[in-house]
Amino acid sequence: MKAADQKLPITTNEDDFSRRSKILAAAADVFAQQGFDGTSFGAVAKAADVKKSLVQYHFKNKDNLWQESIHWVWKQRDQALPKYLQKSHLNEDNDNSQMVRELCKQILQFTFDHPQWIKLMFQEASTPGPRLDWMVATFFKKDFSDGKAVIELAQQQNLLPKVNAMDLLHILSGALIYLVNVAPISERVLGENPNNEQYIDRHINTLMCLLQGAPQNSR
Amino acid sequence: MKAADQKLPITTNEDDFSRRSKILAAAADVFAQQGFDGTSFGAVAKAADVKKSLVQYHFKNKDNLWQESIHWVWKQRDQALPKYLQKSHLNEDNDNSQMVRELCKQILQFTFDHPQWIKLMFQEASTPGPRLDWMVATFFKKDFSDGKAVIELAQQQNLLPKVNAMDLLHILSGALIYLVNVAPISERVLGENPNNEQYIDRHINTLMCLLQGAPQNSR
DNA sequence: CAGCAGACTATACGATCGTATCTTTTTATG
DNA sequence: CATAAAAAGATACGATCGTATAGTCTGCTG
Repeated sequence: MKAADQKLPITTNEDDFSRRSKILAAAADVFAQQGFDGTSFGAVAKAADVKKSLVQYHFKNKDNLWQESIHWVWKQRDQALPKYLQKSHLNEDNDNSQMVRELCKQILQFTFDHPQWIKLMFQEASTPGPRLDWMVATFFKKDFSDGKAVIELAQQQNLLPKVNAMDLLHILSGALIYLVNVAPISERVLGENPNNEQYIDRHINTLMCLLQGAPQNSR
Repeated sequence: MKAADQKLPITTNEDDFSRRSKILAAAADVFAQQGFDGTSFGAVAKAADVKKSLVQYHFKNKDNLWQESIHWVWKQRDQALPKYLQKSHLNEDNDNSQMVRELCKQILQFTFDHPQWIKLMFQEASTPGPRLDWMVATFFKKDFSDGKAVIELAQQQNLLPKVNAMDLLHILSGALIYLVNVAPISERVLGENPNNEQYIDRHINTLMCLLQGAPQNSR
């Protein structure tokens, strides 16, 4: 029996079209929208258009379903993010100022397009517990380290001011992600959904004015 | 019967020591920490050290308890905030730069000391529904308007760069509030709770470097 | 064909949830 | 004191939740 003969698991891949993956995608949606406590097996099953018992067959309990959903969301995130970062490198690669602008804009657009991991992160951060501890060990330590590295790289290339990297990371993240987090409120208060190119361009432009020593006009 | 004779409701005031207020305070805690779905009448009763049936006696259903809790939290917020803003006016009132720094620092400290309204806000913003609509109509429209007014006032006094006021409000709010929101994560990743004066001073200092045309040093 | 493992389904159990109803205790006032 | 309202407590009901278990269907392999 040759080694190549052994049965291929067909599609044990992550994002195949099996019902298990369908459930994962649905569960990620429901968890992100309804929170952990607001999510039930029945709701996930209905969202995935499968029977409740099938959900429990693939995931032995609710915590397991949640963990697998988080893994799924982070994988989707890490697959999608590079595509956005590439865009910012394609356009006008010689102007440093424009490069930072494009980078921030793409990150903001990415966050609008992939809000799940942000919601899941803040859900757990607002109610610290075992699930947050797990996320910290599994994802956030690496995320923090990666984010800091990106900031420091940009600082070496004189793209960003050379202030404390972790503070700058949190300030920039806040300036961008906060907009996404309050978007549902802004939409209802201002009557305009911030997730459109005009709003994003203006917001990024304002942020750039602050970042690069402020021409202090361009209202 | 003189008009002054009619019975005073004794202490129908908001923050009296009646059991109703005790329940409100407990409910605000539990709602902010566990979310709407994660909060039960029994948990609130236990937190307030009263019987479950008493909670239901004072608040006819869960939505009513939640609304009253939100009102209570916002009232506490609006009573506390001015005290923080006063502090920033007492110290070194002649230097504009120092004034903005003190203002931001006090707002950040206020947010650390009163995280409930932030948590409740983002909880509902991440799962838009009837409760968010109610909050928008009851609080956020006014909050947005007040916040924008503060920014514009600071701009008129040349305390802040004259960029789009609403964008600046969201950028500054993000730079400050994001720090509080991710604080539980930062604490676990960095091993240091950001809610201390050193961390806050450094963070504010970094933010000031960006705001005022970046001396771009002071690491 | 026999058989077996994996995928899927049906059903049930105990716990808890939000709510409703009823009784008891406390308080205020004539 | 009498009494009525308010405050507080006891109990129960239907629904839903997470979980457990037993059964059915399908496709492969010996």
